[in-house]
Amino acid sequence: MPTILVVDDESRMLDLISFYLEARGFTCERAVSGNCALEKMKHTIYDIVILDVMMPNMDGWEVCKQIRLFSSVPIIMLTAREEKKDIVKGLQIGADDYITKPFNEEELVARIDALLRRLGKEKSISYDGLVWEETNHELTYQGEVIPLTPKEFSIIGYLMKNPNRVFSREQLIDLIWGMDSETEGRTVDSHVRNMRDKVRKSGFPIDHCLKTVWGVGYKWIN
Amino acid sequence: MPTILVVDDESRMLDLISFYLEARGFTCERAVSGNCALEKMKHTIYDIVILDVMMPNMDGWEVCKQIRLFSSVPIIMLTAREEKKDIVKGLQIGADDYITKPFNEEELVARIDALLRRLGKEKSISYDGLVWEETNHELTYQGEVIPLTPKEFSIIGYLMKNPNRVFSREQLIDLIWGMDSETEGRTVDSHVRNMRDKVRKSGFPIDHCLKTVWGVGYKWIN
DNA sequence: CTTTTTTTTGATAGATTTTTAAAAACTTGT
DNA sequence: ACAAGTTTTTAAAAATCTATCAAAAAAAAG
Repeated sequence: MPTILVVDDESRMLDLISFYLEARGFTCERAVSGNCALEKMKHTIYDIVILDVMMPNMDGWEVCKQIRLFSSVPIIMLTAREEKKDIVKGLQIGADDYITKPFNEEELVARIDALLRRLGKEKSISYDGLVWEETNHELTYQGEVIPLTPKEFSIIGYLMKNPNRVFSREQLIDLIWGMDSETEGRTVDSHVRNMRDKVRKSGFPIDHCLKTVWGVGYKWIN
Repeated sequence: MPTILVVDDESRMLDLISFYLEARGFTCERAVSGNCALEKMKHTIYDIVILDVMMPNMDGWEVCKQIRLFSSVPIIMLTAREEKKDIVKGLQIGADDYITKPFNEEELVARIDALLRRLGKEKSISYDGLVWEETNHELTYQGEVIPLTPKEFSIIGYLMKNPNRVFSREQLIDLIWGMDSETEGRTVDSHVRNMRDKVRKSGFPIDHCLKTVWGVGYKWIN
């Protein structure tokens, strides 16, 4: 589940944003100042940082600059003014997107979803009745649950979220098992096989979608 | 250098955007309608698509949806209205960013730079409808896949990525097989032959492009 | 602690690709 | 036109890769 760091000096705003985001299943951490945010980022990896521009001591621009010295985490700036000059400044400094106040829940969530999508970290993805959902850890076809093991679920998730892209066995191991895993590539084959069987039995034509790329790996095609 | 597809029915707007972008070193292609854009995307890989929302026949939303069926290219929407509802709609459909008219040169370039920065470099190359893509591990001609073996795919990749440069058989072996390979040069010939056959069968005039340099090796000419 | 489920491993058959080697065809320079 | 050198073609052997299966090992659940 994506974790989001929200940085704002007003606690009312922190509450509001956290409320919206946690309702959507995101995990939120709060920072009441730029220094506080930078300190937190030394210890934790966040998926997205939401950064208010107007803050005492260190403003949002400065925090953004500082973050970019050591991290490429996606940053969304929160700005009160609707001025193009500010937008350009933010983008040049290294922000990825910005939201102008006042904003509503829909806009906030849409921007975060768009950013996560671009990074390949969606919470759910569906294709022709086949639905993959991170939150309940379930794959369903036409409403029917296809029971998968954790590894199987992760593999099909990465493939579905990145259609047309080939993943080598080693890439999948790095992504799912972790960089320091000793697991060998052939293990992936077994999981793919078992997963294919289970999905096929559900009636979904997985053989049209999940392709073996000889000598390279596996990919999902739409 | 990144190539950008600009889609707008007004030629004045096409001129303006192209002028700004080309001054910054980007290469621009123009499309005067959604259909025109979709057609172009079958033949060429673009780094970014800029899409006007207000167009006759097929509007920007629809074009965006269509593109998302087969490509994850970053899309920037051009919208006249500054309405949050439109922004949310665009992001939900699969756009990555949007710009409201009127916009200035700085804003346009800042947004494109931000998107490219976040994206990293795309590993693909296209020439006259022949598209080579690393991430998909696919070579296509006018949208049709040309099935290649791994070695064949690598060879044509190196040649296409370095037009006009001659590669000796030994160079190709070093690059593809690895420095310590014992494979002999004649093996390359076999792969080139098989690859030529497959590409020729697709209809692409490969004999005009992939040339044998007698006594030296092979090269791709534009 | 026992049972159940998941993950990993190893062995093998089948499919595909890669390599080799020799003959044929083609270039080049004289 | 000829000879020497190089590339292309061809076909078969060798090597590599994938799918499959069963069984062992590990992890999770009861």
